[in-house]
Amino acid sequence: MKLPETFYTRADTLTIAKELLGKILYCNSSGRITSGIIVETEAYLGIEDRASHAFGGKYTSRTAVMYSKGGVAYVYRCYGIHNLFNVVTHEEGTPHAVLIRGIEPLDNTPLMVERRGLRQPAKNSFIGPGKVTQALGITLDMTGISLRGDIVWIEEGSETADIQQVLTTPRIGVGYAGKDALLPFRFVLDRNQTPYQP
DNA sequence: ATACCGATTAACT
DNA sequence: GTTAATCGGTATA
Repeated sequence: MKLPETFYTRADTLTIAKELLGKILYCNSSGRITSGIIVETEAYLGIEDRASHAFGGKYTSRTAVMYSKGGVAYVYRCYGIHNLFNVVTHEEGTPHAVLIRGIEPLDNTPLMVERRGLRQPAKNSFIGPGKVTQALGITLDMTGISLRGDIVWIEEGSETADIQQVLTTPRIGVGYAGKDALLPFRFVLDRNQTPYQP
């Protein structure tokens, strides 16, 4: 079952980021469906968060989708190379989002391995936000689409993440955010894998 | 119109 | 540990 809209429209984005761990992210790219268990997320808290694209209320063609009602995708290109996938949260007008930083491949793993250009997958092969979108086939034109549609969606996993398994750390790659770079907004599901370390 | 840069990754030394 | 790759978004003029 796809997660209901009420999962995404809640105000507590940190809780949503934690609860997304263990859930299953699907993408249907040209009829080819792949999926993975979400194992790493980061929360971005909108206008008060120096690490957020919407900091200070910045509203541009790129960030407009962040102001949508929770439950849509925010996909943008980073470093000219990678697509990064976020889940928009909170009510309309509040630009919160959760970045999906790592998955454990589930459905159609061979296709994901092929898209990643791997001879043999390693345990870190799907840990990293650019790797996630490459493996699942998530593209820039998917930004703004509903997560209750048939292109990209999230379902409840068979297992619910135990709070004991969740590691909390500062976010990766946000040094430009000053003191906000130290906030403990990154969540990792410890499934006996080595967490991604930059 | 032009310049700058990044919520990264892989391939180096 | 260091660095090249690569381009859409954003700011500045």
